Amino acid sequence: MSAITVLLVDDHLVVRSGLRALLGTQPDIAVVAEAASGEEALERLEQDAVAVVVMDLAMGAGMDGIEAIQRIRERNKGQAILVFTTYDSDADIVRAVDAGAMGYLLKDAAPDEIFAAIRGAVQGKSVMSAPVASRLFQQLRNPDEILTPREAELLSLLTQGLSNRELGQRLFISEATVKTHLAHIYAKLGVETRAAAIATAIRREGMR
Amino acid sequence: MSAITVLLVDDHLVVRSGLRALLGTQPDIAVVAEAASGEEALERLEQDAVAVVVMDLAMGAGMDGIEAIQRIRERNKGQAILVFTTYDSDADIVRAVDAGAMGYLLKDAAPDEIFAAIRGAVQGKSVMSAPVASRLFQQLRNPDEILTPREAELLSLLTQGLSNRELGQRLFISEATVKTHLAHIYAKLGVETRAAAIATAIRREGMR
DNA sequence: AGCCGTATCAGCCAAAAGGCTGAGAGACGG
DNA sequence: CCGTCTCTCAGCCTTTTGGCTGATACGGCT
Repeated sequence: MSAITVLLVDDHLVVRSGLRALLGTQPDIAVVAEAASGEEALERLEQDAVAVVVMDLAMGAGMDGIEAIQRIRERNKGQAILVFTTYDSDADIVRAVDAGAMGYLLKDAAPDEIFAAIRGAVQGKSVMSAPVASRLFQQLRNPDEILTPREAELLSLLTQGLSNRELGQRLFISEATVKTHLAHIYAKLGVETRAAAIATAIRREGMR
Repeated sequence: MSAITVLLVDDHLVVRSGLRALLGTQPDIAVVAEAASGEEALERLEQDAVAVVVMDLAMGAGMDGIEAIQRIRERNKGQAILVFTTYDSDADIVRAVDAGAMGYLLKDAAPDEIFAAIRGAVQGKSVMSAPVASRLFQQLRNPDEILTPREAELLSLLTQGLSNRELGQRLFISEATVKTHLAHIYAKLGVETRAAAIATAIRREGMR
């Protein structure tokens, strides 16, 4: 039996080394390539195919992890991709899964969990860290709390600290409409003021 | 010549493995212990002394890195401690240096930079990643922009989304005083609204 | 055709936030 | 002792925000 080939994508050298060392303990898993950015990952995949791509989401400059996942899936629909990141923000999880990630692991996951996720990914199984899964579940269970595209757009600008007037100008809508959207956003986020909405959004939705 | 003994403190197994692998390439540096939390780090140091402690700041539950640094320095004033973390937020840097860190490295630092920092730390030299140093410099250059302790306390609560009234109740001061502090905070942060202040604080001051 | 979700807008009113000026009490260092 | 910093508070006025009610329009689904 041949080993499962893996491409590591992470802008931190130490994380790549650590993963490589960790995965090296498993005879059926072989790290055959590394990339420090989304762009580099695409190049590597052009050269040699791998069974699983293990990818960090936050990646300094350039293409972020989500975009990299989309690009990879555009070229190769069947490519198995595992997200391996520090954060478990709601938005990141949803976007990553949406983009085509097969699994979502946190960097403090146990080694066995990581091995299992890689082995599962090649078989098309979806593996999630427990806290990640529970967040996803919550999203699905509460469709009322999912923001509409327009609301999400507004919230994103809101976290830049804009006033209602500025929001209206940016989005080419009246201030009245801005207030309507905000009221809906507050209700969905379970807050009562814009300050709390911003705090919640930045912390929980990963809008950095 | 005996090697420089190192204790790694990081809650992520992969990061510890990666650092261990990286440092293992240097004959004069020896990782002799690891810890996954601040508490564990203190225990390890009780057992065996090391030349340098390499510590992450963000550490899941329990004691955070800053607190761990303070505790270690309480017990052993001379202990060399290097911060090795993902973020370069102004507040973290100042607090870490204040707590007694000898150096501050980012996780995407080049290997040579990391080696140099460890060798420098045992000699009492202070080594910083370039972006970190420039931030520190900016802090020192603009004393007008440093928040007073009370202002920082208020800002921290502000980022929780509290109203002026709530802030007053929490801090046992009148709403008028809250407004005075806020005006000063806005001026120092260079913003005009509480929304922008929250956005700035969370993003730039690392108040997550 | 009828319903629902989404996006748009208006007007009214109360509450909150922000700008401005002024001021007293302690602490700390020169 | 004096100046400076910090923290505290007050009053006044304007702007912004938030709550409420109601309305129009478009697209998709049944």
